[in-house]
Amino acid sequence: MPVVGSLEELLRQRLAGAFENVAGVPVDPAFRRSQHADFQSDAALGLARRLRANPRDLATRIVAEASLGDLCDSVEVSGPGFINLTVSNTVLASMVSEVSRDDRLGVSTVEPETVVVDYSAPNAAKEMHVGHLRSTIIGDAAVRLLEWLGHQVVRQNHLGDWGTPFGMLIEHLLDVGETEAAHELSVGDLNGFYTEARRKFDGSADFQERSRRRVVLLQNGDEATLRLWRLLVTESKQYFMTVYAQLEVRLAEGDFAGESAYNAALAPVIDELRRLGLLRDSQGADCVFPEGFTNRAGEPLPLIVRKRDGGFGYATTDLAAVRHRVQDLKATRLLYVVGLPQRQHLEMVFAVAAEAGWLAPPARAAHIGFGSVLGADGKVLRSRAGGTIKLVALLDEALERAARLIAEKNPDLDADTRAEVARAVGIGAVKYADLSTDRGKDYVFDFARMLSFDGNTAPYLQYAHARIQSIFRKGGLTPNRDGRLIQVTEPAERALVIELLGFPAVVNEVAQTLEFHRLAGYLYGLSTTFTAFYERCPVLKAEGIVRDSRLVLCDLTARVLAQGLDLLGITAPQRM
RNA sequence: GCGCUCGUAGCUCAGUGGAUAGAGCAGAGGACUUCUAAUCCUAAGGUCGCAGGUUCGAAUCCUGCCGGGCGCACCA
Repeated sequence: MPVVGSLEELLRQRLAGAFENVAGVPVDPAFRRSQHADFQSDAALGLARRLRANPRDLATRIVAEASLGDLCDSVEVSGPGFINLTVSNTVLASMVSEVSRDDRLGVSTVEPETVVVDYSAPNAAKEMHVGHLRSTIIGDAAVRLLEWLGHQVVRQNHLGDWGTPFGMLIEHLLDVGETEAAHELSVGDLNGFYTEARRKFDGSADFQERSRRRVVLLQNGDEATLRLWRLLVTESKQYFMTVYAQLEVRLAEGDFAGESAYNAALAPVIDELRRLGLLRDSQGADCVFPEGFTNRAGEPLPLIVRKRDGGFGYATTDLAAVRHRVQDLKATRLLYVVGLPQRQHLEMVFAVAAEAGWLAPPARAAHIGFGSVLGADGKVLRSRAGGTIKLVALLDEALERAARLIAEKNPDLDADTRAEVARAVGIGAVKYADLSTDRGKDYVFDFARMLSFDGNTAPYLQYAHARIQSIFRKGGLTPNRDGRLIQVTEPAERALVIELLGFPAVVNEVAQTLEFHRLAGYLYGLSTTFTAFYERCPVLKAEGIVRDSRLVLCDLTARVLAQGLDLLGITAPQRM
């Protein structure tokens, strides 16, 4: 009996053995799903050139060498030298039976590694906007996936809680009064607070001067100033927690690791860089010039670690964070879920950290970058007034629209269920729209499309899941998960089984690449394949082993959908 | 100017050097006494920005060009 899980992996291994026997060296079988058969390998074509052999002859020899008879009904050489595999229904049935009794749906746990995920990173006393939305959603999915695979995941919410803007913000706080300021911040009017402070700063030389003096007091640890600063930060954190609760992400209070947390480490970072001989003075600033970066004049590009005025910049904080994460948190994989515009900056930080020896194998860092959220006009999403859009306003509208849809489509649901479903659908739609396209590209934000029940959307996947639950409700049945042998005969059944067996491969791939649209695409494919099965293969009306088999397939599909959606941070309701 | 990145159907997007480039939406035509029609089926829709090159084979790799976005010294 084959190992639980990857049918694809099993076939790949068998073929790889045959390739190696024929070629004399290891060959990647270039194995994949195909429209011409269940699976296809086209590696014989490439190999033929290297061996100066006829590709069809070579493929025929490989097929003869591979022992696939116990797995496949047919193994054919086709076209110029493709090897097409059709898996036997018996094997499909026994493999899917095995998976159906596995809590992990065929996905193995991994050798655990400590992974730091840096994501969300709002700024204290400043509203969260769509940029934070992407970072938060993608980061949360990364955390869920890596944790589910068995990794030790440390969440780091790099809150912007330090720097020159706080002089201005504290002075503004004093102007409006502590009580009033705390109220504004706790109800989430961060935009109002920040923009008013900004307006005064830009418009009044006197206010600017007060702000500058306040920054100095803050940096020198003046207790009265620190108290006011803490008030700003604490109230902001409270507000961010309400946003995270609405988003249903796993960020907790203890995950805030603000910039200020690294203050004490900044001077030592500089000292160490100096000791290592990496520091150079440039125009009065302390800089590191990592290998391979140039500015617009073609000169070496500096990472400024201490400004001319003696202050530290964000680069120093980022370096201190790398050091802390590797040395104190013992992480070997650092993930930065940060927008693509910061790519060069992060690459420079990683390069300097590597040159300083803070980031050495097996530890490594990766920028999990993402593009912008665009409006219907194809430009970066902005409010009518041209300002940034509040994240909560976006979520509120998604919830409202979802609630309206649910009320209209399924008026029979009681009020509590309806509210619950509206949450799952509304928030799920926003998250899924973000995670279902290539994160490296920009995407167009469109409520109507993301909330549609057709196409590659959260509601479509959730609906497929809810329909399955409905079958079990209607039949008064509980799923059977004893791994009993089932039967696979209909084309729609075998298509569904092949799809179900592909879950482990996509999960493992996404754990490496953090390209969640591949998981989303898989789940969408599973849903459409299931729906085809649902249309053609009656379940409750079937009898005997056919009915039992279909029930197992339904249950397994529902579990893979729910698990896959959960990895994306999305809830699959029992009914819709 | 240099660097990064994107350009695929009217629209929104997939596409790992392999056979005839795929979905969804919109538009056209069809299917509900049925396990949820919130669905499904059918047909239509493409010079894969342009031009070269590498290859048995290129949307995919390389070069150039055109067009969009972003970055390039003390904000984060």
